[in-house]
Amino acid sequence: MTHNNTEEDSTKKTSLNFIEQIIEQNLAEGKNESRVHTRFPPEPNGYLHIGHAKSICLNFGLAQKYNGLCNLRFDDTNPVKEDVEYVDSILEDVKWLGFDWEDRLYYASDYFDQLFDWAVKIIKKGKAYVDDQSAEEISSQRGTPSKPGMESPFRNRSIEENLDLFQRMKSGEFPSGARVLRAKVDMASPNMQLRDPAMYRIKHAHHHRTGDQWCIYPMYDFAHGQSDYIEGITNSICTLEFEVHRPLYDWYLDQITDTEYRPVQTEFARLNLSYTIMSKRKLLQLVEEKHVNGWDDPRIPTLSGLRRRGYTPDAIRNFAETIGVAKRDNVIDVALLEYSVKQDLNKKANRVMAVLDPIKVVITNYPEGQIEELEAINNPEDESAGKRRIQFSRELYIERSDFMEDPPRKFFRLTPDKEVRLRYGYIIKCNEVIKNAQGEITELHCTYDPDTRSGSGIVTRKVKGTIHWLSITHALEVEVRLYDRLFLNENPDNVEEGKDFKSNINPNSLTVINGFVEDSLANAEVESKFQFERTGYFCVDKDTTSEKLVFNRTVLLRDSWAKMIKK
RNA sequence: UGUCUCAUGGUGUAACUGGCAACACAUCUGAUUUUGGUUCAGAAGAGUCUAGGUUCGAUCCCUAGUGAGACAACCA
Repeated sequence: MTHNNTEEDSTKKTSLNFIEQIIEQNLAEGKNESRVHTRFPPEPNGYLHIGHAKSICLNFGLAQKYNGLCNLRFDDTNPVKEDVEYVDSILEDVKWLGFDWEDRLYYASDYFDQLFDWAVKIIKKGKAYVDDQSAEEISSQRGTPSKPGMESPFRNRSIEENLDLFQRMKSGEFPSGARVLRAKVDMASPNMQLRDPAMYRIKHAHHHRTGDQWCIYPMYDFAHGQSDYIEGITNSICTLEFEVHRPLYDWYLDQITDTEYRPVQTEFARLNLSYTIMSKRKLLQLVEEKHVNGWDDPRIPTLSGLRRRGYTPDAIRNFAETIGVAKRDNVIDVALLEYSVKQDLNKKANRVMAVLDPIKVVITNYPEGQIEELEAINNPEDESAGKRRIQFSRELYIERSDFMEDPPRKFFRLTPDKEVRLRYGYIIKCNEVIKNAQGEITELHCTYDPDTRSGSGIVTRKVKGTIHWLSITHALEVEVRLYDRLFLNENPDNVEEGKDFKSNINPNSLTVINGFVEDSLANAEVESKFQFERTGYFCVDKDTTSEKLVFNRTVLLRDSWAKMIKK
């Protein structure tokens, strides 16, 4: 496609996902005054996870793309499950991801008065009634998906009686659960959602925002569409499990309005990630049963966990962009998420040398007490990151895995009588392997070639391998937390009879070790990110104290050597 | 003997609304490299769930089947 078409180039014709197609069609038809107004509607009953990030990016992203607006609205209609702790964390996470709801922060609970009035309106139309039965009785009359339900004996109460009873429900005359207000739709509908769903239930519970003002609370279905309507939402985007609710969403709207403006509900497939779980309920279980250390444990896919793990907002937004939006069930390979961070951190994170599993090296021909400063590049992908100085001396640490006494073919690291380059330093040769009584290697005696210093301009010879190292006296001892996937199975819910997802928990998902880093990191700030050269990306954990730095391993670097020896 | 939704390489998403399938990840080669990183070049891998139909022509439209998912909280 190299011919003409400046027009096509300028319009940047990328393919649209199915929601964008719907929006563009609506726009073309002038529907809802050609506005695009979305919303992200979390219930404050848990922490946000990467699946929510998909929805956040979708909703805010669509608004941005089509010059519209996106609201943040808490769907707080169930006081017994909700809490301000969650509200706060959600606000923080959405902000952190990089989205701005400006002055449009709303709560469904702000609409309780309006919702109540609408309920009264529906009762007056004869389309809602108070049911005195218990939840069990109502449930027993509901039927099954393939068998119609039975009508409640209270279904045909007079409007006056319904009005009176509903008012008394509101004023607190009845105990929790004693009565419900039900929509009068169709007990024989093949769609279970339409079999006279509950609109209001009695809960004498303290609400995190309205306090004790109310003792009746609207159900999700009776609150969501109306909240959308109140806010002027044009596209109410939710996940697939609400598909069967759409007729009810529309039914309630039909009862309260006849305006031309209408919010439209569209469903997309939620995100699933291999080797992890996304269910709020299960996440809560992991936290409460202490299988992980809190909602921000770096092993779970909560946004606070990913943030602590070292993920960046950019990485997550790019990830959301890459996975796309569609209606079919999907399981995304975690490798794609990991690729997103690596791609982002490769450009942003400064390189640094760290030895996580040290073995001592003595450069026998290097003068005792001598210290040299070598120049190191902070980030080869970003010249503006500058350079730093690192100290070289007679006694060093190298990575234990960078030495082998009896190496396989193509092992380009240190071996007896062979040479490697110490990054930014000299070429060294191993002359002697010192072992303890158990036969474990405790020390390597090497010699260096003073003519091979990096940057000296003299290239006497090339060596195949370069390894990282640390001058022992200049190294900082730090704690390093190595994370592995939390679950052993690609699908954690895939378990034997009688067991649950927790039986798939990886017992080795966290390994805490002590390692060493350059002293240039002494004052590294919490959440700052680094690439430990040849190892992976790491970030400073909030558990860091003035005494000791703590690092989290975000992700390993691609390791083609590891791949090779696997075969 | 329910209703609704979905079905494209290993994974995910496309295919300008009918002109024989593209991109990303993963996999595998090779090159470059003072990170076995990055980057670059390349390869392999689907004939689009099945069977009919409409059409000159179907991933796309229609019908039937198959498979998967959702729905029976006073949860969202």
